[in-house]
Amino acid sequence: MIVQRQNGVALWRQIADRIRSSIASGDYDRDGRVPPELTLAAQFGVNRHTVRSALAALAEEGIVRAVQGRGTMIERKERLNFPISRRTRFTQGIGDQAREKEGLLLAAAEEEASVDIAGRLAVPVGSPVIRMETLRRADRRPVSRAASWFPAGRFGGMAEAYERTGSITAAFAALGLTDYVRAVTEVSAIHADAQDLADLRQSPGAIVLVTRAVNCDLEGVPVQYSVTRFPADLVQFTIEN
Amino acid sequence: MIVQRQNGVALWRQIADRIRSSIASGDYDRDGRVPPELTLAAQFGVNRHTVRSALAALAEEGIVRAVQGRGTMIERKERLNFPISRRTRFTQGIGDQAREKEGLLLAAAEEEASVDIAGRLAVPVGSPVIRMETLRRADRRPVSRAASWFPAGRFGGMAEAYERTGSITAAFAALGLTDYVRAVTEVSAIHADAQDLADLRQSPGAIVLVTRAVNCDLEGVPVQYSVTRFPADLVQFTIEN
DNA sequence: TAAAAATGTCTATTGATATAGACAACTAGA
DNA sequence: TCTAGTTGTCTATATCAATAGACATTTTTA
Repeated sequence: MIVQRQNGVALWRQIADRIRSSIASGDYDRDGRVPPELTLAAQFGVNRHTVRSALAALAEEGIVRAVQGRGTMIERKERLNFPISRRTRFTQGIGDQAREKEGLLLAAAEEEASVDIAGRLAVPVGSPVIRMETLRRADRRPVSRAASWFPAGRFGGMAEAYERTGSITAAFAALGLTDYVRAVTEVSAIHADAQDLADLRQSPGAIVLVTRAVNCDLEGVPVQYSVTRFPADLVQFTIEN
Repeated sequence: MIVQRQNGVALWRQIADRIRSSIASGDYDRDGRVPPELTLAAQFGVNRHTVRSALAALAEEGIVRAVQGRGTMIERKERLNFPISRRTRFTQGIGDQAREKEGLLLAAAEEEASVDIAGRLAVPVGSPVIRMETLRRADRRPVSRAASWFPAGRFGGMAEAYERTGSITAAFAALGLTDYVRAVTEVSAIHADAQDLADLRQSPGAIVLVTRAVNCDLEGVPVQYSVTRFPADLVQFTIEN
């Protein structure tokens, strides 16, 4: 196992990310604990103290818990899988991967469509759109932070409907749109920014997956454009065709 | 604009990533240069020397070039878009986004299918599979590093065919498979490791997008499983449904 | 009970990271 | 040609990151 030196990312941060990923992959499921510090130090080719810094960061995240004399126990391991398809539905997608699912409305406002938003929603630039900021949780852990735009003429009551139901699908249904399909999804990845840190409870330096998606009604008219951020250590996407 | 302190990622690295991303988004297209160092320092709330470290890293990557007295000029900006669909084809997907396209065979070997590989290809564990390591370039820049597995019985000559044609689609055709479809694609993101650094010419600390994909013939029988790594600063995916 | 194995804590040292300030060198425009 | 704006270079200082070693404390095992 190799870590990179002097590249602007501290060794303890790289090692913490690798161990977190190993835990998520189930590499340590056999004994439910991480290998001893000296073993990890040898594996990564670093000093034991550097490994300790990495484990301290993971303990801070609540992923491991060190017990003197025994070892460093795994407290939590999870990775959610999001199917992306023509019929992508967030709440259904999580399915039984989490017991408790929540959708919170953080903010809502009517604004004029920018060039970007207008293009995505196929409406004139400057026409009224509803902007909604939402946060989704699975088992109390934030799993996505989304900004969504809807044509205001057709979905003026979107914010209230979402707040009541906690689900986009249910809110659409309440406004008379019983079915819709995912037209396009763009996926990219960036480093977490300060906002992600707060909203997604991300560990600093972590990676965020970003999707830009357009949903359309069955006539192919765009009904929603959304930019959603997911913590990459917790989430992956599956595109089924 | 906010940068995070004491999170294991050096400020100059965060700032370099942000500026690279701004360049890719076209934020500085107006005058073809990055804002002055003192302006950037004020924007990010850091010392000018820290911004200089970030710009030096970008200059090392060949993205900007500083000229004393004039400013820091943008040398190169690019981002490739990969469509992912039922008919995903790598070489076609790039289309005219690059003038020059290459596919290199780095290594090939016959091996026994592991549990993971066997499951993906729907073959018995331990049955012979062809493993191929390939590197793809667009305009001389590495854009993906893939490990692919094929059932050995059906596609024994895959490595030779790929080496000859530089394309999976063409190699399949040469072996009698004229059409195939993408069954499933998983997308995740991790930090670049040392291998990525070398193979994808990635800047240290950068992000790598990872896809795990299965292609099937028209009867739905898996013909290829591949794990592909893309530099996230250069590549994004579009899922069209 | 003793030994082995594991984490916890302390000191010390070196190099990387970040800030601060001063001034030199170069470019472009008035 | 002068000046404002910009990058280049230098010194100095403080903190973070990483290594190294020693020893304490706790748990498990022989």
